[in-house]
Amino acid sequence: MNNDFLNWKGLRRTDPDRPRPLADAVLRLIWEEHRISRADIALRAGLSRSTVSEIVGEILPLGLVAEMGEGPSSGGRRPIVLEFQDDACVILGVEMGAAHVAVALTNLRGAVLAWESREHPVRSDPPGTRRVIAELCAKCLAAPAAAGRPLVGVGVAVPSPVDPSQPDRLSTIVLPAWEEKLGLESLGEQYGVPLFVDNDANLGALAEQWWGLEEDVDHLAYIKVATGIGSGHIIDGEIYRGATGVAGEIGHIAIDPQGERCICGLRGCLVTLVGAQALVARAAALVADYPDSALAGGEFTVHDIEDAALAGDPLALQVVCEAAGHLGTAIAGLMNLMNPSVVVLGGGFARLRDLILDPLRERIRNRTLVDSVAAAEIRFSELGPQSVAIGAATLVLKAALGDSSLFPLIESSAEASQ
Amino acid sequence: MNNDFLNWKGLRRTDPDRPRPLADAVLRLIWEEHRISRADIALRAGLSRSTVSEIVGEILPLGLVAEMGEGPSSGGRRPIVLEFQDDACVILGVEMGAAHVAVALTNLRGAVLAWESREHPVRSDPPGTRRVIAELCAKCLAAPAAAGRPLVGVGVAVPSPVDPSQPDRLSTIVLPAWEEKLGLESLGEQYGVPLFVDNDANLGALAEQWWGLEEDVDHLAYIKVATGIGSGHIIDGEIYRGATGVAGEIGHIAIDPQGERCICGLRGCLVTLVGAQALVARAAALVADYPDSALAGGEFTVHDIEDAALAGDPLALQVVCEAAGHLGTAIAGLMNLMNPSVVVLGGGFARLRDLILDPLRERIRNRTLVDSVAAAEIRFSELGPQSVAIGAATLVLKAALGDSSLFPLIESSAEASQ
DNA sequence: CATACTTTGATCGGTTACCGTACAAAGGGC
DNA sequence: GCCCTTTGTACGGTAACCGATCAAAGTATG
Repeated sequence: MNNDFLNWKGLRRTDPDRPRPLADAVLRLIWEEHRISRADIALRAGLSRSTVSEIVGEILPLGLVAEMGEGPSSGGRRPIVLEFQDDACVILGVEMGAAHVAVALTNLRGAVLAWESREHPVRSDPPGTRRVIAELCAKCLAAPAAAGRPLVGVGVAVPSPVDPSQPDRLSTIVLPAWEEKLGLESLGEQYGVPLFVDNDANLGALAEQWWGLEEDVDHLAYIKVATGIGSGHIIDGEIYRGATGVAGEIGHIAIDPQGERCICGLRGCLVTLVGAQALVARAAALVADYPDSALAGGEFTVHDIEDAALAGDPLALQVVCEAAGHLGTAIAGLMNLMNPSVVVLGGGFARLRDLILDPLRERIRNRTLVDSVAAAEIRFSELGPQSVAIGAATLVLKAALGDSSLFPLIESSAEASQ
Repeated sequence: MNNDFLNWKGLRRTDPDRPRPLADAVLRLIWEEHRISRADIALRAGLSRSTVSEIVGEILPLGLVAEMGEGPSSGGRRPIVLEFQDDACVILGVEMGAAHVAVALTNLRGAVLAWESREHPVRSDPPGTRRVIAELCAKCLAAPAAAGRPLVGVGVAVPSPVDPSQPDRLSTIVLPAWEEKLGLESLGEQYGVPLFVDNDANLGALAEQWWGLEEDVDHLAYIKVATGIGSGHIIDGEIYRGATGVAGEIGHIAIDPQGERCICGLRGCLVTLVGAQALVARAAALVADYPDSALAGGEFTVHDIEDAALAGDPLALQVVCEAAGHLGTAIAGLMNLMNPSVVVLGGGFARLRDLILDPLRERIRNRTLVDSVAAAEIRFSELGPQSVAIGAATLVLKAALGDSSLFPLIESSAEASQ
C-alpha cells in the first residue's frame, strides 16, 4: 500500500515534466502491432483520431516509428502505415552464469545481432568478471549490426536472488566473494545508459514470455535444469520476485524424505534427484546392470548421459526417465501452487525433449487435482542457451516501452520518413 | 497484455463519465488515514492544496467523509479534520462452507456488526443453500446496527476455484450439484447492489491482510487447516488467482511417496497426513500405545484430539506434532516458491497455536534454503472462524474504495457536517 | 500585547491534454 | 459520375490539474 494510492486501479496524476501521458501507450501499441495506421490506433486505444494524430506527430521525430507508404483501402481513403523501427536502437543483455559470462546484443524485437560468450570463474573472481563483461559488451557493440545505432540500456542477469527494492545488492549466500555488491554502475555510465538487474531465472522466464510463445501468456513458469535447478515466474504479466526477491526456489522442494542427503542439509530435495551430479551418480550406480551401455567403463558427464540418451542408450534412458519423473513431481507441485498457463523447460536437460516429455506429462497428470491446472502447456525453450541473456535485454526493452523517455534520441530520422 | 496497454505503468485515459479521476484516490487516502486535514492530503498525495480543496468539496456531500472540528495547530491556522465515516454504510459478507453458511454484516472498517451462521448441506442442496443465504442476509440487515445504513454490496466466498474472467461459474469437480452456476444474482438485485464472488481461502487471505496485521504486507499466504486444507495468497497486494483461478492448492502437495493413498489417487499428499480424517486415523492407530490417553476407548473427532492436545494428553500431542511437522514441510515448499512475508494459519488446527508452532518453525527452518525466505513471519489468524466471511465483505470494500461510484448515496448527510 | 511569521483553506486565472465537430483528400461501388 | 466511406488534420471546447493570491486563524517574539 504505502504511497501507491495514486496508482490504485491505474489512476495517476498527469506527470508534468514528461509530455503527453498517453504517448507512451501509443508507442507501445505501435510496437505491439508492428504496422498500424493512425485510425486503427484510435480504434484500438479508444482515443479520438484527432488526439492520435497529435500524439503521432510528436512521436515521429523520435525516430522509433516511421511512415511506410499507404496501406490497402477499406472503402475510403488509404491509410498511412506507421511502422515500428525495430532496428532503430540496440540493447545489451548480459548473463552471469556460475562459470561463464555471455552477452547478447539485440534490436528492439529481441533479435540477437551479436553474441559473445566466455568461460570464467564468476563465483570466485568478481573484478575479473567485471572486466570480461565490459570486454564482451564492447565486442558486441563493435559488431557491424550495431553500427550507428544508439544503445538503450544494459540488462544484467545475475545467478542470485535480486531484491526489487535493492537491485544492486547480491545475496551473500550464493555469491559470497562478491560481498553483496554487483559493481557494474560504470558499465552503464561508460555508455551513458541506465542499467537494469534481475535474477537469471526470472529473465529466462521473461524472454520466453516475450519471444518464445505465439500467444500472449500472463502466467508462465520457466524451469532451468542444468547444474542446478532454478525457476522464474511471470505472474499477471510481470516478473514475480516475492517479498524479498527469492521466489521460485524449486530446487529444494522435498520429493523423497528417504532420499539422498542434500547440500542444504536435508534429504530428497529435487536437486539430489535431478541435478547434474545426481544424474551422474545415478548412472554410475546403475552402470553395473548395463554392461553394454555406452557409458560403461570410464568417466562421463551429464552431457555424455544426455548424448547417450538421445542415441537410445538404455542406461541413459533409464536415468533420464527417472529424473523426468521426479522433475514432474516438483513441477506438479509448482503448478498446483502457482497455476501457470505455460511451463517452459530450459537448460541442458531440455535438450532431451521428447525423451522426457512423456514421463513428465504422466507424472504431472497424476499429481494435479484440478483439470484446469493440468491443462497448462508444457513446452521447451525456443531460445535455448541464449534465453537468459535475451531476457536481460528484454528487461531494458520492457522498461523503455513503459517510459519512452528512456529511448535515446536518434539524429538521422529525416531519411526514414518517405 | 490484450487491451490493457492503457494501464501500462499506470497510464490511463481520463474516464469521461465519472467525475474527477483523483477523487477516488483522495477518498481512499482519507480511509487509510482515518483522520486527516486537507493540507496533509495535498502533502501525502502530491497534489496542490487547491485541487484537494476542490475534490474534498465534491466528496463531502457523499456522506462518507465528515468535517470533525479542528485539529492542533502547528504554528498557523488550525486544520479542519476530515474523518472517514466508518459506519456510513454496511456490507454483507457471505461464507459458503462445505457444510455451513455464515453471513457477516460489517461496517467500512471490517468490524462485524452482525453475525449469522447455520449448518447446511451446501454441497448437495443448491436451492436450499440459496434460501438460507438470503434468509441470513435479511436477518443481518435487520440488526439494529444496520438501521438506516445503506448497503454497499454483497461479497460471497465459495469453496471452489473462481475464474477471474467468469466469477459466477463454479467448478464442477468441487461442487457438482451446483451445475457450474452460483445463481445468487437475485440476492444483489433484491437490494439493488453489486455482487462479488471469490474463493474462500483467497478471501481469508484478504481479510487477514486488511485487518489481521498491524503493518502493511503485500505478500501473504493464508493456510486454512480444517476438514481439508486450503490456501489463499496475496501477491503484490492483490488476490492471486493464477491463470485459471486455481492457484494455491496446497492440500495435494507430495510429502511422502510411501505414504497413505489419497482420494486424488496418489500417495502421501498433505491431506492424507494433516486433514481431519488423517488425524483421527493416526490417533486411532496409536491409541494402543497410549492406554491412559483421554482418547482411549471410544469414538472421537478432530475436535476431541485438539481438545486433548490442549489439555496435555500425550497421544494427542504426538499426533498433533507429527501433523505440524508435515504441515511445516508443505509450508516450507510454499515459502520457497512464493516467498511471502507473512504466513497466517487459520482453521480449527490453528487453535493449537503454541503446541504446533515449535515443530512447524523447526521444519520450516530446516527446509528453507535462503534466510530471507525463512524470515517470513508465521502467525495465527486473528479473525478466527469469521475470517472468510469478513474477507467476502472486504472484497466489496476494496472494490468500492477503488471505484467510489459503487458507494450508495447517503441522504441524511447534512447533520454530519458540524 | 502588538507585530511578524506560519499554516490552512478558498478563489481565480492559466495550462494541458483530451474530446467532438468540421473539413479536405482520396478511395470504392452502383 | 454520383454518393458514401474512410483517413488524417484543424479548431474550438472542456475537464482537471496547477500556481498565485488572499483571508482567517493560529504561534513566536520583542
